[in-house]
Amino acid sequence: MVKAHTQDCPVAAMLNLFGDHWTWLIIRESFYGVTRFSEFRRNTGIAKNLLSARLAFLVGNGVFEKRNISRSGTRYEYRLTPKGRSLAPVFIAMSQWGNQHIFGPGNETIEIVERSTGDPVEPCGIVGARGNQLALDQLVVKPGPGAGPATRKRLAKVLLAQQTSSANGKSQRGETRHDVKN
Amino acid sequence: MVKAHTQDCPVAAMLNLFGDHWTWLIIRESFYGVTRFSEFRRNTGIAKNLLSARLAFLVGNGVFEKRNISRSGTRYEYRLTPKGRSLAPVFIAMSQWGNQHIFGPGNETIEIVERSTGDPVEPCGIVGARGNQLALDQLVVKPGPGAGPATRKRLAKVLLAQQTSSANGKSQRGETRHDVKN
DNA sequence: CCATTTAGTTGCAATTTTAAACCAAATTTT
DNA sequence: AAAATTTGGTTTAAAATTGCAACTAAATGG
Repeated sequence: MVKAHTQDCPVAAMLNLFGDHWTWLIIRESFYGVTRFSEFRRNTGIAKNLLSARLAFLVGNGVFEKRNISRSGTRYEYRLTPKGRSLAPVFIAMSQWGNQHIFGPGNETIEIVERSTGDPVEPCGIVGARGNQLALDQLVVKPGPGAGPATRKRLAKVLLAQQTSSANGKSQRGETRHDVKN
Repeated sequence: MVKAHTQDCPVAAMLNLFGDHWTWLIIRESFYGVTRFSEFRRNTGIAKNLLSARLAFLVGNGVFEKRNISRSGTRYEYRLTPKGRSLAPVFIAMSQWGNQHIFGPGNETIEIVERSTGDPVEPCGIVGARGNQLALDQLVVKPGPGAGPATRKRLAKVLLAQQTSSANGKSQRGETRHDVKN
């Protein structure tokens, strides 16, 4: 694969698995019910060697499960594991963003609806502990229990996407930043 | 940039903007409050020419806004536009997935909490029209108003990640799939 | 039994990414 | 007010990755 990020950040960690152009299309097809090598290929246009490599990588990382479906043969099924299936919120949030901001309201190309009622699902939002909907400026990012010292410093008092163009002029001088010398 | 996907799929459309290794790290930094070229660079490790290209591309696509902050000078701020800020649900869903499935419970490296209470936000879920939480097998994907004929056929009766290994053996023969000849 | 499909692998050319060097204007330090 | 540094780039060459075509071998289909 591509060079891995090493930061202890869950987004960077995720990008090590899903950070390329094709992988999300493979995941999409899988959510749409595709299980076979050649169908992934037909529906995405990915080259065979890449599909082969990506599937093997994702199987190795527990996102897909590979099952033989011809006795001792050369036919396989690739299915999402529970770990893979739990990408659904990311996938749906991505769909919604693309529909909203690329195609625009009224031009959505797909719709995800509740099967029993036919109603579209709600736009993904951020929900607080008491079920309250939250806006960006009501959120704070803090280091978690697994954070290393660098992350702890870095996140000292970060807000999520704070609007204030003040308050960040000074004070960010003496921080841990092992300079990339490029 | 990388070759663009042409499918009328919101996920593919989104990947045309965010489908590379670095872009999400740039978005992350932006959510964490970074606005300056050199800070993006220090915190992500991306090469200058790539950062330059990516930022220009994202500015061109309305995700970032570039503001001059030195009179007629060479210092700029890059800030998320509303379109960019509305990536938050995708970003947070990605964080949560990475925390859960890469680092694991108890080893989360970041935590996103409600500012006023300090409580962590809820795991992103899929919510129906009446506020009900939905599982994957309660969802259906349908073509939206902007879907072309190919997409309409393709999504004829797709369920999201149906478990049933039956029901997809036959019937997927005569579908529209303009073969990639590779 | 013959043709086709499936799931690959291999090799090469084209494209992208990386890393480093270079640059000019603006700002900071002395 | 010079000198040094920072900022936000561009250019270049080498390294890595991707795309594409050709080839393969087992298993089905008819």
